[in-house]
Amino acid sequence: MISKNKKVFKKHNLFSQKATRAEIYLGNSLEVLKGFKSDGIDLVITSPPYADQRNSTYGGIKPDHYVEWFLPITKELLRVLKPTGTFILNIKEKVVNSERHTYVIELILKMREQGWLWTEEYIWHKKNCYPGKWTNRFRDSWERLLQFNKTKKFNMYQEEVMIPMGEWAKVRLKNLSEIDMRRDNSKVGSGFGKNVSKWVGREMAYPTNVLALATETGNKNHSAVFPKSLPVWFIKLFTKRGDTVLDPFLGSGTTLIASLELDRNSVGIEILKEYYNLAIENINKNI
Amino acid sequence: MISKNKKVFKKHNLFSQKATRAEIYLGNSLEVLKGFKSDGIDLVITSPPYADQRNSTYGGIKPDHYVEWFLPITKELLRVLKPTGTFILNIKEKVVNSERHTYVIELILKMREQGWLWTEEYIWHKKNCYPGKWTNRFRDSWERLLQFNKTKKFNMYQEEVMIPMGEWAKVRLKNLSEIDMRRDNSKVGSGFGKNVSKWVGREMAYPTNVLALATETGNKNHSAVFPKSLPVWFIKLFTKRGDTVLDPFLGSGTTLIASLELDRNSVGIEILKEYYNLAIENINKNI
DNA sequence: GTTCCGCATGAATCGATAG
DNA sequence: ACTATCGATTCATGCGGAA
Repeated sequence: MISKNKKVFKKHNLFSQKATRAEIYLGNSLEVLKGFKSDGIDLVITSPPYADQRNSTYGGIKPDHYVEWFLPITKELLRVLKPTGTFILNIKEKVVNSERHTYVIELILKMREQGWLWTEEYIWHKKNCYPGKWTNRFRDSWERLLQFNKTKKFNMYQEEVMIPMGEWAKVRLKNLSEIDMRRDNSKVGSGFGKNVSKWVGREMAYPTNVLALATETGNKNHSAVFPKSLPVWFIKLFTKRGDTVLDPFLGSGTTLIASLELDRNSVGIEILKEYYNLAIENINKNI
Repeated sequence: MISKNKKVFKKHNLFSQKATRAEIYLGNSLEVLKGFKSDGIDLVITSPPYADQRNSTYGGIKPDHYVEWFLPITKELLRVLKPTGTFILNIKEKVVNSERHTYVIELILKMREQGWLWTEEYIWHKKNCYPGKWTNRFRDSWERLLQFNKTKKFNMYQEEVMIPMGEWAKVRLKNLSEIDMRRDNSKVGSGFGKNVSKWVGREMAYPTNVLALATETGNKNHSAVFPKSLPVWFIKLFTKRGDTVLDPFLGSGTTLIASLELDRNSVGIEILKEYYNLAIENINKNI
């Protein structure tokens, strides 16, 4: 049953006749997802409770029950995702009785049994992590960004997220030696000219699976689950304009704002009226 | 049965009458460990051969058999570790059929069944990771440093690895380019640096659980799997002078060299004669 | 004695080809 | 169908020799 409470935003795009569409559902993720058609979503990106410390507001799912609570939802996400789509899950295990809890790694194993492929694990290195001091551990400054896929042939637009090369390249490419040419030549053979030009003009490199993202300094009122640069990066990487992005735990609406900015259609689900209203407010400010 | 092949080094210490002792065993880890007494080791730190990765030098354990191969060894490590001791395991899953293999997370679950506590997971961010380009993933620039303990009351000397505050700001003043600022993670959080003297007088802060440092590619033929600064950091953090450090997969001897430098006793086990000899050579050079 | 610059190499992965 | 081998691809670091 799809939630009756749905809010739709439209943004006219400069690049085409079509408008980009953003929908927010107020309701339970599992129930709302059951009303969605299969194979319609290009990217799911979300930060469910526990990764973002909102557990108390969500009814407090205990760590020991986390996997059984989440698995029905991932099953629906697998259904609504296109075969070429990707699921990015931002999550981190809490400390329970001085140990890292195992619900995240158990979830990975169970999701593979559901049919998900565990393609990769990205690291989000948080520069300004939560301050504090404990006797048996340091501050936690990273979170997991688990990448799951439905098939091995998923869409990935790597050139959209390239980064500037390191300082060494400037020195290196300043004066190309003939040895460089010789080396490239020996490797490629016929494609001599192409290969040299490829390196001469090179200013960008592909990133790695450790994300160094700018930190959010703006809003002090509410803490966004993740900085906008995080969904922006993955939306650029795994979707093109006109594709559809889903966040089943929308929170303050960061994923939808990022989607609108990048001319992607988007769908968000939020169970709490308070966050639902906040998301609407934030989107109206940013549209 | 303890291996008959044992080499012992001694280093006279300035701080006490006692000499620091380093032993290397040539033999199979499991067999050699069985000859060790219980509760004698303060820190185990090691980087076992990753599944199928170094099959030219080691046996080449298949990913699907990795857990069953490793579990008997972790059982012995649990026995020889002191109740106040710590086990640091450097490991990373390899890609099999376009997916991250699950042997690491399965190992964590099985080790907990053996009685280990999974206290923490540190991230080693490798600044110079292996190059390459693929259609479905980026370069892998991080590895896991899993912390296991025997009890909740383990020794931890946090103040030994403190780092200067404002290191990040200092880097900025060094006139680094905007590009490097964006690419580089905060230096605060790494806790690594060779010149400690210049930190004197600065306000100090505790590091985080993300360690950023480069691999050492310089050594020809036999390069160490991890840079010396890695065992140095953990030895400082989890042991005091006179304690005993164990590395059951010694390789080129980095752990023992670090231990000798820091006046900790140490034990190394290496199955390959070639690496055994290399470790002895390296220790003699550094003693 | 510094600084600069060339260069080899590193826990890699995919897809195609061969047995 | 399933495994084994091989070539192509790519980037940052520290070393050593030269200026």
